[in-house]
Amino acid sequence: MCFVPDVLPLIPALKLKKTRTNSTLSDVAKAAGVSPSTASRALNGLAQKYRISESTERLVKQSAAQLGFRPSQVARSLRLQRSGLLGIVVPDLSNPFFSAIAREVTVAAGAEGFSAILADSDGSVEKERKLIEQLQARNVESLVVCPIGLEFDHLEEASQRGLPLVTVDRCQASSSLVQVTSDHLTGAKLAIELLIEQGHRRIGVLQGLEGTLPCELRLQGVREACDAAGIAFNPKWIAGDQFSEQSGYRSARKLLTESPDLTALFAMSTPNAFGAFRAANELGLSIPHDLSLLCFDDVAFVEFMQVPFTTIAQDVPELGRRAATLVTEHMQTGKSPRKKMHKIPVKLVPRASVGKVPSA
Amino acid sequence: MCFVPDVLPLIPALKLKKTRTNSTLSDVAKAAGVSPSTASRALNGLAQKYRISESTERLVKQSAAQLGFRPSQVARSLRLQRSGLLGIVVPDLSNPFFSAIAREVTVAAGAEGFSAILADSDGSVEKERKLIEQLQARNVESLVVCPIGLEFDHLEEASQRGLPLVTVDRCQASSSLVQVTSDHLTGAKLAIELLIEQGHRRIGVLQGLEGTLPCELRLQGVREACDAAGIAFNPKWIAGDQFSEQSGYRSARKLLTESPDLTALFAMSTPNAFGAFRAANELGLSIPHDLSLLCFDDVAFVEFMQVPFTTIAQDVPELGRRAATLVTEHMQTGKSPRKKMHKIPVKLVPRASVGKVPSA
DNA sequence: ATGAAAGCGCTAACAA
DNA sequence: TTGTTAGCGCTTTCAT
Repeated sequence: MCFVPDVLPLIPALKLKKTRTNSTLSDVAKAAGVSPSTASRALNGLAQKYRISESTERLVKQSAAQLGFRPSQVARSLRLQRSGLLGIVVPDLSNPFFSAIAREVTVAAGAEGFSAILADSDGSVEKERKLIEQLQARNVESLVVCPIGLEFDHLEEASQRGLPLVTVDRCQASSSLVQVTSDHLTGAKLAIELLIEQGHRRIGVLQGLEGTLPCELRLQGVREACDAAGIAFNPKWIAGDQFSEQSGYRSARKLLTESPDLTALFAMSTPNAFGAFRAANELGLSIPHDLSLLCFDDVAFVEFMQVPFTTIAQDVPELGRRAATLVTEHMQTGKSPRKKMHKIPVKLVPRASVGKVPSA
Repeated sequence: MCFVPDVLPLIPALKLKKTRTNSTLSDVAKAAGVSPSTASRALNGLAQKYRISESTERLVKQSAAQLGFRPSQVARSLRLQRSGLLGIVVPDLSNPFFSAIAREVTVAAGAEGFSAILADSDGSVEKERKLIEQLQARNVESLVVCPIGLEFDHLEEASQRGLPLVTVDRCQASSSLVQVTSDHLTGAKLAIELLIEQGHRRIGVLQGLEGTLPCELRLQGVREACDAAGIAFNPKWIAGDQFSEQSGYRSARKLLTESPDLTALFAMSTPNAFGAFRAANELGLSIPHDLSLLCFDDVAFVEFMQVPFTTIAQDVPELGRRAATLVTEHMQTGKSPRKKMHKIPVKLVPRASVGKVPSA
């Protein structure tokens, strides 16, 4: 069990600042010469229900406007036991993939009257745990998390407690969690099928964080596609350990050096592909002439690239939107969605980085 | 004055869900056989100060752990009159420039014990106003906003109320607001000086949202650099109305068509430059051979571009960090920073998109 | 048609 | 060394 002061190194208590700057409901009530309850009802559109006289209602609203009254959500939350807050946790907000998801969720949540607390786990499970704790302490009503993807106990636990929670992208195979992720298996198959169709037989794979579902499923897709085509796939052609540019670079260099007969590379992320591109350049291999390159994730502004990448494009906005819909529905209906695993279709976008196999 | 139900279409009151899932402080106190105050003190590390016996302290902490106690920040906020919340407003979270800023602020705030509520104004002043209202209603303790940049009254007002607030990027010339922005004037001068040095005399400018300070300062920089070099600058060479790709495309087409003798284009944003690049392509102009192109804002993965852009690079992380520092200091010291305008240096990054003037 | 009062969960005077 | 009490600002039951 976590420990309290640990969880929230919350701000030093400070001296209570007595500087009330906002007027309160009772100020409004006083100004209007009514009781706080009446003021509350008038301002919350319950005038009808409580048969508050029109004049009173107007009076209250006027006073509120005059005083610049802005109801305290904190007090409201405490009373109502609803914070109107939703938490988002991503591993890296500066990654366009995650910021796009964050954006969709934020906007969708806003449309339902929720505000989003955004947290960046910086790729660390430890931070992720802490953040999830913090967000729960802040009484978020639901959580959208793009997990690091290797440990899920803390997420399961939160979900078990009844907190509406959905994971996006790096999901888990066997889990009762509600999950939204792309159809990685099909995506990888499409990729490999294209390469095979172009005559490639020896295909290297630049993988991302090993053990994560996207990574595993894509590997499986690669194997299945090869099997289906009766092509032998050599496990030695797999390298890499992160979805990062560096990992792509290092593993591409490794593969291209150790197995110079590879004619194509399948990268699991755009950064991986960028790294591979750099490595290929350094090794004097031109794309797609000497080497074909294909990656998961689409990329913006391809048309300005030296060699536009052929990609398996994920529907990123849809990932975000779906996640938002799922949590809001959970909150509204009070029960967890039936369907746990939501697979979002991907599509192959052919561009210049894939060509026929050199010697063919 | 804004109106209440308008401001926060807060969640339908719902029936109070009685499903207490978290144990409360008094549960802990009861379990430990002490009073809530003692429990509170023990858990908040005030045992020393209040000379609480070690055994009691341990007992309380144990009970808390056993019950999985997680203190309600909502209640705490209400009592302490501090929410531990900071608001961030950006015009477009899917724009890497803004998501980078959001990230820096989030992280920096987190380090100080604050959580960040993120809001996306979607380029609309109206939404920006609403969001600022909402955030204030949520009792955020401070606000970092990347404004649309044409209207500031709502920001001024919030700031006047004593809310620590800093604006980033699209600032305002005459304003008491605390502002963090790049050194646009110098940046534009550097850009134009480079072009002039390369022999360019007729330089088109693709501007962003007119009336915003970055836009105006950059125009001024252009003029000053031309003046200094004794070169006539023709206002007809200015076009554009947004920091978007579309605006860049349209205005580049316009300029290149109406003034075919232009030999260089200075774009005010990366998207503007992308648009210009597309337009140039369509018009059969090759860069930098027929036309030089230079833009504000650096861009990721330039090395993979057909023609890597020469840019005036902003120090985006620093913009975010500085903003975060300023608001946290304001909160801690209780007084607004002395220095209002914070100019962050930029630097010229020469790459392939700028060349000598064709005929020279 | 309106008010009084209780209480959401917590902290901090003030008492003991 | 610990407990009692009041109250942060709001909503809502119950009373009138």
